[in-house]
Formats: sequence, structure tokens, C-alpha cells
Amino acid sequence: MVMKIKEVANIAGISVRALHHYDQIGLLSPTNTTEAGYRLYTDDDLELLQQILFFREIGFPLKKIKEIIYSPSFDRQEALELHQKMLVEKRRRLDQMIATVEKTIQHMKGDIPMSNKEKFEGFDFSENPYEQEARERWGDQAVDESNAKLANMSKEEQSDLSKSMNAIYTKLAALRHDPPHSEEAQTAIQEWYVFLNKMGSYSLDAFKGLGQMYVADERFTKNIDQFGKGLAKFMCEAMAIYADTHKKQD
Amino acid sequence: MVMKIKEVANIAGISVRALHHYDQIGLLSPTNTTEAGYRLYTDDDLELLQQILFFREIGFPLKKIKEIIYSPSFDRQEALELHQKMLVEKRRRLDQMIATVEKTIQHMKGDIPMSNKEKFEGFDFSENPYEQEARERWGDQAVDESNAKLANMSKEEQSDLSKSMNAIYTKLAALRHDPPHSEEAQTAIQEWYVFLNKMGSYSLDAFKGLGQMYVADERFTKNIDQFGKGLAKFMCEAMAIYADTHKKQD
DNA sequence: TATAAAGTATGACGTAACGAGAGAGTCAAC
DNA sequence: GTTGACTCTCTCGTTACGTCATACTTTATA
Repeated sequence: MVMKIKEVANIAGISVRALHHYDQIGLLSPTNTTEAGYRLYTDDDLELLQQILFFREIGFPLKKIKEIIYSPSFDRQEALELHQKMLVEKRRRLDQMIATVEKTIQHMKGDIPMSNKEKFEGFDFSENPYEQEARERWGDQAVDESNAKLANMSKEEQSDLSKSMNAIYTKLAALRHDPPHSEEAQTAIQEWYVFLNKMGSYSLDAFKGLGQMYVADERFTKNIDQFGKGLAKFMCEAMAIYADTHKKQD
Repeated sequence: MVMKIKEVANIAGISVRALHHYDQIGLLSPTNTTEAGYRLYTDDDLELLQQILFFREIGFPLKKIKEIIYSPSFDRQEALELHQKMLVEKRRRLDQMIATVEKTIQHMKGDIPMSNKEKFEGFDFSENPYEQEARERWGDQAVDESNAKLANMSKEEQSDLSKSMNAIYTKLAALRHDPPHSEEAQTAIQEWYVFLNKMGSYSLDAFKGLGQMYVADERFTKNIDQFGKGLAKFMCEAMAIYADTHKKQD
């Protein structure tokens, strides 16, 4: 089922403008658009949106959310399970706040005493242990993880892996002024895809997301552009095309 | 007990910078300061802060919060009671969200079906009826001039004035189902007339005109009807009668 | 079928509520 | 009497959109 932007906004309870924004920053781009340029969202897009709002609820900045959900190592189920724990914790805090308000009303009416600390029970967000856990779990990891792999391997050691990577990068760099949908480009990108899947399995979505990260995160960009200026951007485009064409096929 | 800024920040679970900010915009200025300029907060300040955070929690912009809590007609107890209802409602929504996440996890694992609407259950803030009520109750309140005057006055002046005003409003509200020409009503209205003339001189004509504004301008109406539904209309009639009878007498 | 009404797109600019940092003064403790 | 934790004011930056303005597209209605 395809939905236009307003319907999505209504279902999710956010503004159309917010969806525009999410598209603009590459956090959630609709799968397809009409010829007139209207955004058309699929059910998959909705699932992703749901996921995004989960993270937003617990106060992650959009930038970080983007990193997290497009990270190849993102485990959605784990995220959901932690999220649930956090919600339960939040409810506990809410109960406390309700009690606090109750007490405050009593305090106003009948002058039962109330300490300063009591007056704020349930307010302090920083106390939620699960939010802490979440921050640790996803805080900087997503980027650093894959970055570490890239940086350590390609630069320092002359392992087999880094040789293969270099080879592919070099090949891609040579093609970077061709159109990214050209056959050679796509073949080279496929090689890249296969290579990555040796290191850990990548869904096509993750692959596409990874490509986007190449241009979004300057640490990646720098690293990649060492092989040729503009390579990161080129790869990003080519990877997106690759992912899209192969997704349609099944 | 006096507290320095950091202690307050810790108790309330907000940042020092936030308190600076609140001071800067006149939302919460500490009762006194040291010679060196250090902010010193009293218990009363803390109570006010609690109140502020209550409103912030439900998404009111600080500007509106300022209008609300410094409005002469602000009824703290009423606010708290509504707030409590909202918290309970919020808890209900939280329960729903927890269920949604649970379902989503199931959906991921075992492929139980899930509708788009289901995926977002518990998210949509705009559905909370009490938030709606709160918005209506305090939404547009403080645009009128006398309110602006009050905002610029010092705390003491403010509370004195607002106390007198509240007293008169309350008295009138109690009489609002009597006929507006009744003796009690007219006595109360006279009190109002005298009071207004303390703030600036009103001719009987102006007084009558003001009364008409109470029903013509819904900002006034709302403001006044907070003390009792129909009070504005009642006052309008009573003021007209008062003006007319006293004009005839001379 | 025409025409209004509603929806959508892309900018560009605005804004709320602080965060972050600089530079300087203040206070409690060892 | 100096260090380290706090505090002040000031300024600039940031996030996540809101709010027009202007123009095009689609749907509803006469």
C-alpha cells in the first residue's frame, strides 16, 4: 500500500513538515515518488518511521538516530527490547509523578509537609538506568565500529583484507567520473557488496544506508576520498542504485 | 532555606543554564541574590519551578507558561488537578505503547500481522483529551492589556492586585445566577467599579463599554469565565445597569 | 467540463530552548 | 594563599522543526 505524505503524518501523529525534514536530512526518504514529485510511502517506510519515533521518544538527536538505524550492525529486535524496558521504567516514573502531584495538592489544601526533593520526584530524566544503557549501547558505537574496521585495516596492516579493499577502492576510483548506473560501475559496486558480505552480512537496505553514510559522515568521506576525490559520493550513488535495482527484482 | 543555583538544578533535574535562561526571560527569577550577584532560591521559588516543569512536561512553551502562572486568575489547584488527570491519561498511553512494542517484537519474530495504525498506537500526542482541555483552558488567555500591565509589575504589587481582583471576581461569580439588577449584584459591581478606578479613572460610559467588551471579545470572555461560566455575560449586564442607574441619578 | 478547494513541492527565513565556550570574579578548604 | 569547584555575564551555535511565499497537481463539486 502506498500513502501520500499527509496520511502518513496523520497515522504517525507528526507534521507534514517533519516528514519533509526527515527526507531532507536523509533520515527517512520515501521509497518512491510520483512523476510530479509527490512522496509515496510504503509499509516498510512506515516501519522505519515507527522505529525512528521510538528513538526520538527517548531523546536521541535525529543525526544519531540516522547513524543507528542505518548501521549494518543495528539489531532492531535488541533495540525494541531495550526500548520496552525503558517504557516500563518510564511508567514507574510516571506513577511517581502522579503521587507527587497528589501530595502537592494535599500539601496545598491541608498543609501536610513536603520536602524539596519530594516535590520533584519523578521529574529527573537522567535517572533512568535504561536510558543510560541505551546511550552506552548506541551512543558512539555504530560509527566507530565500522570506522575502526576501515581505519585499522586499510591503513596500518597489510592484511589480505585490506589489499582486497584497496583493490576495489582503486577500481572504483578509476570509474568515479562515469555515471554511477553504468554497467562497469554497477559491477564494481557489486564486488564491493560481495566483499562486505564476507565481513558480515549486509541487507540491501543496510548497504544503501552505508553508502549514504559515506557522504554524511566526514570521517568516512575522508577515508574513502583518499583514493580519489569524489569517490565517496560516487559510491554512495552507485550503492543506492544497486540496492534499489536489486530490491525490485525480488 | 536558601539554595544556590546548582543545588536547585540538581534537585529539579535540569541544567544550570536552563535556570539562567528562565531568569533571563523572566520566567523564574530567584527571590534574592548575594552582593556578588549569586542567585539564591527560596522554597517558594522551588514551588514555582515545580509548577513550571509541570507545564513544560505537557509541552507548553515557556512564554505561555509565564503568562499562565503570573496571570491573576491563575488557580494553582485547578491546574494541578487537571495536570493529574493528564498524567493518568499519559500513563494509559504509555501502557498502549508498551503493548505496541510488544506486538512489534512479536510481529518481527513470528509474523503476526499488524496494521499501520496499530504500529503507532500510543504515539499520537494530539489525542490526549486533557491536553486539549488544558490548551483550551489556558490557551489564549493573556493577550489583554490589563494582563500585560500586571506582568510588568513587581511580585508584591502583583499579588496584592491580583488578590483583590480575584476576590471580586470570586464574589461576582457566586452571584452570577442572580438577576443582575439585584442589590447584591449591584453592590459587587460597584466594588468592581471602584477597584477599576484605582487603576485608572473610568467614566460610567467607559465602564459600560468595558462590560460590553467582556462579551464581545472572547479573550476577555474566556479570561473572566474562568471564575464561573457565564460570569462575563452577567457582569456585562450588571455593569450596564449600574452605569445607567447612576447616570440617571445626577 | 470547468473551476474551486485541498494537497503537495521547494525554498528561505524564523524561532524556541537551551548547549557550549570564553573570560573573569567568588567562595570554601586544605 | 592557592587550588578547585562554583558562579557570573556575553556571545554564538544548534536542533527540529514552524511559518510563510510561490507554484504545481489532484480531487471534489457545480
